Amino acid sequence: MLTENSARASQSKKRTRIQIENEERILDAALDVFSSFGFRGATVDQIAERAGMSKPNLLYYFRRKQDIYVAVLTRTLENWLTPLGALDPDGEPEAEIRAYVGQKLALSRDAPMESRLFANEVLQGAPMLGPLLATDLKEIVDAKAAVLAGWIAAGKLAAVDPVHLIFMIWAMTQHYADFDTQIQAVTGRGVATDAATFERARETVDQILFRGILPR
Amino acid sequence: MLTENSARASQSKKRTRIQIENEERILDAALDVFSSFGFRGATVDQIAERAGMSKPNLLYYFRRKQDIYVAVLTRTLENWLTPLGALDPDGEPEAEIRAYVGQKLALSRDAPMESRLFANEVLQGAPMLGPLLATDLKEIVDAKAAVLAGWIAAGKLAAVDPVHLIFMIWAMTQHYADFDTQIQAVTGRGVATDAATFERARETVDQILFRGILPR
DNA sequence: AAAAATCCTGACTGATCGGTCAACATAAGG
DNA sequence: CCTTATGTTGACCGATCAGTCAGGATTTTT
Repeated sequence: MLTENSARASQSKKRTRIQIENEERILDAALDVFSSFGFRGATVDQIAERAGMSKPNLLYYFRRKQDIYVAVLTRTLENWLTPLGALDPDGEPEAEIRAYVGQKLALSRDAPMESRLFANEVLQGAPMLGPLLATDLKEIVDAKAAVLAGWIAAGKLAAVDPVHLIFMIWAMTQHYADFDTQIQAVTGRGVATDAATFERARETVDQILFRGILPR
Repeated sequence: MLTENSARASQSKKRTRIQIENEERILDAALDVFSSFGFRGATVDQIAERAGMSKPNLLYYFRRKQDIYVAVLTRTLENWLTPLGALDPDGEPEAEIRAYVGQKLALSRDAPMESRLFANEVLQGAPMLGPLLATDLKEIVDAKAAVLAGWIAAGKLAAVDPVHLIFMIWAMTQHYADFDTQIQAVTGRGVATDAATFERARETVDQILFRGILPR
């Protein structure tokens, strides 16, 4: 976990009611703006306007633009990795993976901005959370890849590289959030707005993935 | 003089040897910078420095930053859609799709910057080539989806939504270019630098995809 | 209610960016 | 050769940006 980057909180005083409210409003606005334009493309004025406050006031809570960015990144990271952490080594492989894929797809529908925030960051070389990827992310991926390897060894899954399988699940599910613009341009409907499109996406992912990895 | 200057790159006046050379150097540099930082994050100075020329000289060839951007986008778009266009309705489904996936994966290895350029553009709502997606891209996707639908109707492919199948192929293959940073952080090796990682990626995509879509 | 701590803002600054311009340099064509 | 068209640059400009600051407003604490 990264350190708290709020100006106030870092001064080790108790957080007031107004601080809690405003910091949350700022982070919500920052998620919106950063996920749309990336770090360098976003402006503090944009975030301040969306948060409904003046720029100096925003900078009273987060002294630097970068502080807002890493705060919203770390706030989201936890929710983002939770589904993978929930993958139970003692569960049934098909049910466990199906649940995981379902949760990731639901996240692409319900929290596309979070997905695009990370996509922007990683796409540009992960300048901020690069170190975190090599430690925290690698750790959980290695752990869950070992679980998958166990299932493969037990003959409950087809012999696929476990790490790449995780990559493939990420690719298939997050694609519907990150490339929503493209999908809307081609199909006229997005996964976030149209329930039928979401259902079609879910069916396709399920069909390809589970016919691909379940033993025959 | 003014209009001639503004569209020097796109207009078909006789192009000098120096023009051809410099415009290519500029576009190469622009691909590098834009794919790393996105449109708003990139600076003209960066592109000029990477192209080995002064900023005013670069702006002599492309009067606006946006002109460089759309030029490099459109130059790449053709190469990017070529593999899908090569999908032959009269060929054997498995061989055709296998060739297409192989070409897309090779592009992720050999031309990751192009992939990231488009990913950045689409991720931020495709402000420049949005209209082009709804026309050209939709057209070719619809055409090739019809081919896939024909193969499904002939019982040569499992019943998957053809458009979403195309999305899945894009997601699985481009993931290795767009999220290379993340993959390197987790595995220590990237698909562009390490041949073994590329081979593992290819095997995984092949295995999941073709067990998933080929009739049993 | 008074004091103290917290919250908020208009006005500003220095840096950076996209883009211009006048003048100079080089190449092309006769 | 000389003339013309093309190529190149340092210096500059207005706009925008992140971040500062002094001081006033509001809330909390005593």
